[in-house]
Amino acid sequence: MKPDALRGHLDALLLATLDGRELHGYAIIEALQQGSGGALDLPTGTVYPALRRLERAGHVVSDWSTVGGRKRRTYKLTQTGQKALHAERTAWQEFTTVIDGVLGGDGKWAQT
Amino acid sequence: MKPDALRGHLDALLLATLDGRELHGYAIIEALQQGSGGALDLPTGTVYPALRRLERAGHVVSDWSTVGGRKRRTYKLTQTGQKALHAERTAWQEFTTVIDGVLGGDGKWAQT
DNA sequence: AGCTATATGTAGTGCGGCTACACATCGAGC
DNA sequence: GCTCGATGTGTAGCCGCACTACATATAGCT
Repeated sequence: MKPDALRGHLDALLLATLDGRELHGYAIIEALQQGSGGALDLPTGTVYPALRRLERAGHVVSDWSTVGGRKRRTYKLTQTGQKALHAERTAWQEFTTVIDGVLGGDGKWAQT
Repeated sequence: MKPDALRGHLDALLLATLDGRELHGYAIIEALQQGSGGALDLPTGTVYPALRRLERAGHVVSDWSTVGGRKRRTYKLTQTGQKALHAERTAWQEFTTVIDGVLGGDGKWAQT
């Protein structure tokens, strides 16, 4: 999948990944890899700034901890983040419905 | 729907709109409006440059005609365009499958 | 000592859709 | 005959945002 396709949907992915659990950035990347069956391999330069944006927006909060001598910044959703996630899910469904309709349902070829 | 969500999928929409018919730019915009139930209202500044890109890429060819004194540039798919459309449809399905999986299928949120 | 995995972060680039504007013709209304 | 809106095409410049590439640091293995 071409990487740029994520444009505009990254926040949704990150929020969804943090839904119901606390993860640090590195773990988020791995969770997305696994959750997507390896299709998503986001570079740190994409994820970390995005997380900071989400934090600035109040959608997540972060906590520093030290595990095995390495510092971790653990993120979790706020309530606004929960709402934002819900909104993103809705928007995503609308979006796919619209595009699916155009890509497949013009009526020309599916004349049935 | 936020406008930027289209990023990376505009070509697919345009190609799909031209699939099986010839349309000029203005008509493409209207076709997309109708085909999306009004959800898509692409500005000309988005569509025309995109069409030129597609033409430069060899995915469409254009023909000038004059209807009622007004000049129209009518576009239609080439064979490469057909292939590109097919590829775009495939990519779109992969894309939605991946995102759907992350957004909905974590298993965590279904606990409540 | 060097390499990899873990872990976070910044700087700069570049694509591409958007806003805003410009131009042209026709029909309708005044 | 002038303006205004609909039709129709097009360009210039902006800006968001993901990307590439790099910088930094520790732990553990060899």
